Amino acid sequence: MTEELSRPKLRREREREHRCRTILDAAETLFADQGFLKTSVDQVADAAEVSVGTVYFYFKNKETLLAKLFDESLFLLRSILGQEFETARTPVQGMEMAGKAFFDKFCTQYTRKALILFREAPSHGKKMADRRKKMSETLSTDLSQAIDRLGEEAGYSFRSPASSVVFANCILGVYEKMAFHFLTDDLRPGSRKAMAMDAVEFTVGGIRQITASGPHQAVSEAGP
Amino acid sequence: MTEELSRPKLRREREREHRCRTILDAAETLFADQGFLKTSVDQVADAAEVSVGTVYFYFKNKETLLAKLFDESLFLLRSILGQEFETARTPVQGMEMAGKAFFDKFCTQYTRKALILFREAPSHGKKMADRRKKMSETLSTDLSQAIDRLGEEAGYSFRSPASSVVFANCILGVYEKMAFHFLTDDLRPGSRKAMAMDAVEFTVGGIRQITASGPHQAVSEAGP
Amino acid sequence: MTEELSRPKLRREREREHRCRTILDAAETLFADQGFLKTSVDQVADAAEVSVGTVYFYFKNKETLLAKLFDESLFLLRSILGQEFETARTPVQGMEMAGKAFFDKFCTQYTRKALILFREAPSHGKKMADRRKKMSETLSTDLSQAIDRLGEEAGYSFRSPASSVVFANCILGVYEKMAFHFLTDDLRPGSRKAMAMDAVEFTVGGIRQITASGPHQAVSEAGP
Amino acid sequence: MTEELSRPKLRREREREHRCRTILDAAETLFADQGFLKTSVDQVADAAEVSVGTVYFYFKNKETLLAKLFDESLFLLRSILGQEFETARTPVQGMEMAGKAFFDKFCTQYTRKALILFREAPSHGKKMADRRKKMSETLSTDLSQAIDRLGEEAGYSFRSPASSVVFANCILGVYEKMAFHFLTDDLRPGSRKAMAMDAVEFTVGGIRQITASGPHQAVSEAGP
DNA sequence: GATGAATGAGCGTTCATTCAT
DNA sequence: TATGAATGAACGCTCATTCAT
Repeated sequence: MTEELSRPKLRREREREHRCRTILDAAETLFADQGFLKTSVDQVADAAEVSVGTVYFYFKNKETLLAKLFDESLFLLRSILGQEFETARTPVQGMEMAGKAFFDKFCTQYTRKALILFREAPSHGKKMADRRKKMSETLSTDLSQAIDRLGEEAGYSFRSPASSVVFANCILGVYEKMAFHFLTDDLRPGSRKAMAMDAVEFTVGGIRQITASGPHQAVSEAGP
Repeated sequence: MTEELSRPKLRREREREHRCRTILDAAETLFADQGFLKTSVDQVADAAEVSVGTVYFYFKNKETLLAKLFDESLFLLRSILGQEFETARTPVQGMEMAGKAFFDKFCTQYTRKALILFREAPSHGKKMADRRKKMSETLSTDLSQAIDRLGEEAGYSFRSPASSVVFANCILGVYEKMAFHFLTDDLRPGSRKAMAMDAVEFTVGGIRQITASGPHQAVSEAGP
Repeated sequence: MTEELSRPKLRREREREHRCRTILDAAETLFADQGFLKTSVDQVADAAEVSVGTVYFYFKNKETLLAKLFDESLFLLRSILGQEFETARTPVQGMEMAGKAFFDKFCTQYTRKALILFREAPSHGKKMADRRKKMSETLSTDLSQAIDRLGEEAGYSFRSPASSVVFANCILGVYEKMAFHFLTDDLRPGSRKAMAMDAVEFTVGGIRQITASGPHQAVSEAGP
Repeated sequence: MTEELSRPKLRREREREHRCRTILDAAETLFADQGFLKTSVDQVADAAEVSVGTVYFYFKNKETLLAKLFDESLFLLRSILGQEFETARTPVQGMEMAGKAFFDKFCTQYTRKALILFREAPSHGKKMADRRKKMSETLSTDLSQAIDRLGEEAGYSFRSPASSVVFANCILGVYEKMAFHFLTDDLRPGSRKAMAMDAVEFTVGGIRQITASGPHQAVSEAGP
């Protein structure tokens, strides 16, 4: 028994996905522009050129729509960051490159996705709170692994096994905050750039300092 | 002829303030518990055991209520942090003590105020967006001054005059994020403590590392 | 390929119009009975046996509802008056017949429409004030044309080109006032009839007298 | 037993009246400026520099306030018109002079009072409806007496005894309407003047024509 | 599958009026 | 008398969601 679908079914499937995409894209634009709360389902339907009913046929409710977009954005962000870490030769370099990619690629090229990830309030219902929590966890897990590796290389042992997760969250905090400024403030490209570099430097510095054994000593790679 | 108010007027004044407080307290609790948006003015009135009209007698509208609470929280936070910085003998020590006070005092003893400051969405109308922006600016200005002093002492010059503000914002990002976890996650006291310490260490580390390194070349390019 | 709509669409359209009418009729009755201000949208919805939401689905807001009714009433009135003028052989006869039709037809058969046109305050928001102004202008333009013709036939030239408009407004004033009495007072049919005739006579008389007199010196100064 | 009050009582009385006046004046200005509905009792109290309670101490409710002002305006208007009629040598001249005084004196010098009399909707509650009715009746009674006299002098007998009242109302209709334009439209002084003259001419003409026995003949005083 | 009219609970806000002081 | 804080019913309006077609 093959798993392949009959021709018309395939077409159906394709159309289905296309409709879904259209709606999601419309929602993404609107949510990013006006925020989730100020966007009505009618607006999404209008923008997607379908009826409200259709939106509800494909998505259980407005929140689900946001959740889907949230997941997509998160997936994209992880891809981008993951790629940087894979390319990098050291965990530190990975963090630097990922940090730069966060601003230069994610926030710059996928502004709408970034806005959905970082601007929407934590409290649009329980489902979104959970989602947001999960996002945090996912990203901080990713990051904490790099930090653990970094710590191992430096022969440093953390206060507790959870410490690396905490540090990961700290880094996320920095990025969330800076992303918000990056996306929201009206800045000159120059200061945007500078801001991004300073932020990256800060996070890397934070980790380096901690994993350095002696006080104020340069870490392995950055030695005199 | 003195300017002091007559006895009954004074009493009136006192009662007035008391009613104000009652309403603010009710609002604070509800906003912290359910969020600003999910709290209706009727609920606030009920909780304060007054009528809706009374709420509107004392506060122009719902947003103003939030704004007032926001300002109060911010004022308290600044007091707490300022005190620590003043007591401290060095900027670094100030940052450490302030960091600890942030978690142990502000987030722990004034949980509701912390929630209002750190959980409410940036966009509950323009007034709140501005308020939030101003909060960020206020705090980052406070902090950036400490950072500037720290940089001077270390004989370090930043990439740009704005850098210390960026770093200040990074630190705020860390604290906002960690505050959120601190307030929201269901943690054992132990890990709460550890989390706070790690976070403080991270921020201080970030600054130290930066001010300790050579003059602002991007770190990745400074490798051997 | 015809442009005609498919069968179900046509039915939809029909139902749509029907709902609209139902709501408008309910509103007309209520506005005429209790006045616009004392009628709530909920009442309109109840009377039309639909939900509030439905009212707002068809009409932008309460004011729009009134405006629609207003326009309809005005249109009907103009049709009735226009018909009389067209049938009449002379402008004077036109004015007489139109005057009679105003009371016997418009006020009598379309009482509610008359009430909406003549009883609602000039100031239920800017939109209605404008509408009312426009009504006055429309009707006085209609009338002033008849007066101009009448003046020409009588070989009379007015004090100013605007005079005929002023006279038209005078006539409107008479009719508005008398309509109010006609609709509001509790009169015997006999006195209603007499009242109408007297009013018509008055307006026609006013115009006649003016166009018959010598050239526009103020009357008091024209004494011997 | 004398009716004179003791000294302090007199003062009390004086102060009472003064307070009343202050409140009424404040209300008059506000009602004339913004309309009755858009003026809140608080605003009146503020403008009169008293408390809301005081307003309610002197006036049963908001409507009563309007009613009082209404009565005052009506009284003033009657005084003005009555004076003209008394001064005039013939009823026709009286009507002319009264008409002019209506525009040049009442509407021009007592604009606020005129606005209260002629702009406020007929439907601000039952009491005001009655009041308005009474105003109409009072004025039309005044006027109808002049018309009766005029008819007698001309040896004319009306369709019915009520006819003169109807004519009086017609005249009122003209004046109400024109007053509204006079007070509301943005006119040059010149057209204001012309408008007023045309309106007066119209009303006088209307009556003259009716009371003239033969068609188009000049009436006694206005003969060639 | 798709439509879009219908729903109705819920919201923020106003303001005439009352009444304890 | 005078105050002004307190009341609470009422209003216009929104919008996520449903469901007959």
